[in-house]
Amino acid sequence: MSTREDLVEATADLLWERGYSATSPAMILARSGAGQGSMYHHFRGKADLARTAMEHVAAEMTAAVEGADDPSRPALERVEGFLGRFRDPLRGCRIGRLVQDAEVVGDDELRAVADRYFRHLQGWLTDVLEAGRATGELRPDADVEAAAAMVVAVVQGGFVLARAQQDPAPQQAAIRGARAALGALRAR
Amino acid sequence: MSTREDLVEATADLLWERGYSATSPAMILARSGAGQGSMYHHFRGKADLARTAMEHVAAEMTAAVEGADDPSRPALERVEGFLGRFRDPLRGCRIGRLVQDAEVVGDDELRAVADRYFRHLQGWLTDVLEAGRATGELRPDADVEAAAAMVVAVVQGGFVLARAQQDPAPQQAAIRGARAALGALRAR
DNA sequence: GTCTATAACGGGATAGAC
DNA sequence: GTCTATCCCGTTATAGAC
Repeated sequence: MSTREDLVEATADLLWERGYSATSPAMILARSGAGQGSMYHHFRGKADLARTAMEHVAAEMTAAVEGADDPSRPALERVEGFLGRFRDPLRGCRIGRLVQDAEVVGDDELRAVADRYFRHLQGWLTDVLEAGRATGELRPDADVEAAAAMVVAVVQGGFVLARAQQDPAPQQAAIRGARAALGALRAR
Repeated sequence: MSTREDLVEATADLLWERGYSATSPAMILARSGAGQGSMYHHFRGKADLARTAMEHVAAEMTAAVEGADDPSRPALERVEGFLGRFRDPLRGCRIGRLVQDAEVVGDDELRAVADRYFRHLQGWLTDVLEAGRATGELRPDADVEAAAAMVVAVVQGGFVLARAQQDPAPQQAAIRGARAALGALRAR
């Protein structure tokens, strides 16, 4: 792997573990094995490197979600497939974690990565539910955009609760609650 | 107001605006008007002051939620009252914001404040829903703990989406989705 | 109790040799 | 492209006068 890729990988890991503000260039260099100069040769600075790492991670996560999906299944099963994906509640979402960081939200380029990631995810879930409505699986009056936002928010909020309590249970409970709640959308 | 109270107020505001790591003692001093020495006279250091401010805020928020509640109303109305409370989506939750900060989660005393706050809130919502189940308003087989966790998670996750997109809409949509979903608990 | 001065440290970035 | 040495700044905490 190239030095450049080593730097991006090390940064992605550290952003997940420690967030943006708490990650220093020195830590990135130590973990990647690269020297001071290499980092400033390949990137303009910490923010540029972090943006690259965030884009890498967001693309990976989006591909994983959509790759595991089977569009021939019923819509509610596909959404439950998303809710049931393996997550590590105590570590948090690799993207969602970062948007509570003032430095990330204050930098338009960094925030834009998170913005695009969540917009895409919400749009994908909305499309899945909309397809279910079109086939008559879901009620014709179902508010699919609200349901999609609810699903993403439950996962993100579950991470918050799990981190606060240092316990995966609250995220699992929240997801269980969301799954039960989605039944309200089903046509009868 | 005493110097000590000025320090706590200024810290509470800064924690909300900037989070824990990004808030420096110097900022607290500038905003409160106190001098360097006063802070270290009243508190052992930054962490001690932040813990005091967090406890102050958590108590205030808990009192506001429970003070606005009317236990004589139906359970779903009471929960919807919580969901519909005024929030400032772009600023985030004054407690939930902080648990993505590695320094907060790494300090047992700071994390414990957030832990207690969310446990109390989930417990309160669980009790409200449990009361609704006891009166026959809700289905006898309703999973009230999961529903309570879902409600808190939707609000917290809504803050994450709103901050990522710099737009209150996704939190409002998620809350709308949760409200619609709670209908699934109603006895028919 | 409150103030100013300053210490000790680490963060982020640059310079310039190789 | 990569390295080491170095700079400047802000953060947290302490010292000691008032």
